[in-house]
Amino acid sequence: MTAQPFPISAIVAAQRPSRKDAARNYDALLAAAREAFAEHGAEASLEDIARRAGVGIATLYRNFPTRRALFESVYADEVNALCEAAVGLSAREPWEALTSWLDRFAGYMVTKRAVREALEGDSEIFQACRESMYAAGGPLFERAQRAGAARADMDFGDLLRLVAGITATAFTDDAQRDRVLGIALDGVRAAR
Amino acid sequence: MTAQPFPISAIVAAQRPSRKDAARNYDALLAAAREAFAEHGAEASLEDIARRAGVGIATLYRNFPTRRALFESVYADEVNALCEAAVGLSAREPWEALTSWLDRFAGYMVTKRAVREALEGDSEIFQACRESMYAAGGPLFERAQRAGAARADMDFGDLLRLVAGITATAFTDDAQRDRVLGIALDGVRAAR
DNA sequence: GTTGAAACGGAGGTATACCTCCGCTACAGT
DNA sequence: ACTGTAGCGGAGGTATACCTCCGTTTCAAC
Repeated sequence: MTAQPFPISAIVAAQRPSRKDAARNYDALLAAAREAFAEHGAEASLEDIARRAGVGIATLYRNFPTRRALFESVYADEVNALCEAAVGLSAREPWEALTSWLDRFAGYMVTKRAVREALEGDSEIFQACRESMYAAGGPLFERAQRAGAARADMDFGDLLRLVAGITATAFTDDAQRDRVLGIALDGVRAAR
Repeated sequence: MTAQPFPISAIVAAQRPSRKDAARNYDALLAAAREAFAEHGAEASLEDIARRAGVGIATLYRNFPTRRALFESVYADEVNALCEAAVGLSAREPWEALTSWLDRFAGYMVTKRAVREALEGDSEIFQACRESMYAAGGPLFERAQRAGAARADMDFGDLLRLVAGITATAFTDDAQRDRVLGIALDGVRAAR
C-alpha cells in the first residue's frame, strides 16, 4: 500500500463501494448532494437529492445513514481535491504560490458555504479534513512568512478564516469579490 | 410630523400596531423571531416562534403574512438601531469613529447572519435598509478617506462586504475574530 | 358600564420530509 | 451458465411544518 499524501485521502477512498453499480450510484449521489447543498443550503431535501441522482431514497440511506454522513462525505471529497491542488505549487514564488492556492480555496468556499456551515462542530472526518487542509496550505503560508512576504503576527488558521469569511459572502459581481479579497490580502502583507 | 433621520425608521414605526395588547404581541414576536433565527437559521419554525413569544400561531400570521415579511421586520428593526448608533460618532477622530461603528456593525452581523442571508435578493424594505445603512456609515468612511486614514481605491460597499463576510464566520474565540478583523482593516488602511 | 370592533388562540386540513421495510434486480466469483 | 448475495427502488407509516377558519376574549371609545 502506498503512503497517502494527506490523512483525508484514505478515508475518502474507503467510503466508496467497490461493486460497479454501487460505485456509480455513490458518485451520482455525491454529485447531486453537492449541487443540492449549494443550491438550497444545508436543509436540502434528501429525497430530492436521491431524485437528482436518479436512485431510490433507500440507496441514499444505505450509503449515508444520516444527513451528517452525507455532509461529511461531500466535504471530505472537496477538501481532498483542494489538498491535491497544493502539491506542486511549492515550485513557484512564495507569495504567488500562496495566493494561487487561496484562490482555489476561495472558489471552493463560495459554492460550498452551506456544507461547511452544517459541519460546524467536530467529527472525526471533519478533524481529518482540517489536518489535511493545514498540511496542504500551511507550508505555503509559512514559506511566504519566512520570505518576508507575509506578516509574522498571525497564523495559517487566521488566514483561512479571513479568506473563508470573505468568500462565503455574496458580492454584486466577481470584480468586487476580487477587490475586497485583495484589500484583505494587503492586510496580510502589510508588515512588508 | 418630524423629519425621520433615516428612510427606514418611518417604515419600522408604521409596522407596529397601536392597540396595547397587539403592540405587546408584536414586540414579543419580533424578539422571539430574532432569537429563533439566530439559533436555527432562516428555516426556524414559525410555530416555534409563536410559542416562544407566548402567542397563537394566528397572531403571528396576522402581523406577518409571510416568512419573508417577518424577516424583513426583524432586519429593519436591527438596521434602524444600527443607524441610530452612527449619529454622534462624527465628533470623534475619523478613523476611530469608523472602526467604532464597524465594531457595532460586526456585533450585529455575527448573530444575524441567518436573517441577512434569507434577505438576499431585493424588496422594498431591504432597499430602504441598504440606503439607511449607507447614509449612516458612508459619511464616516468618506471622512476617513478624506483625512487620509483609509485608502481611496475602494468604496463603502466594499468595506461593508469585507467586514460582513469576516464577522459572519465562526471563530474559535473572540480574540481570533478581532485579530482577523484587524488584519483586514490594515488592508483598508494600507495606502497610508 | 356598554358595546362594537379589533385581536386572540388553537384545532385541524394539507403538504412535505424523513426513514424503514421488503420483494425484486444485477453483479461477480466459480 | 449458475447462483448466492450485495444492492436496488419505492410504497407507506410517522412526524412536523404550514396556514386558515371561527368561536371567544380584550380593548377603548363613548
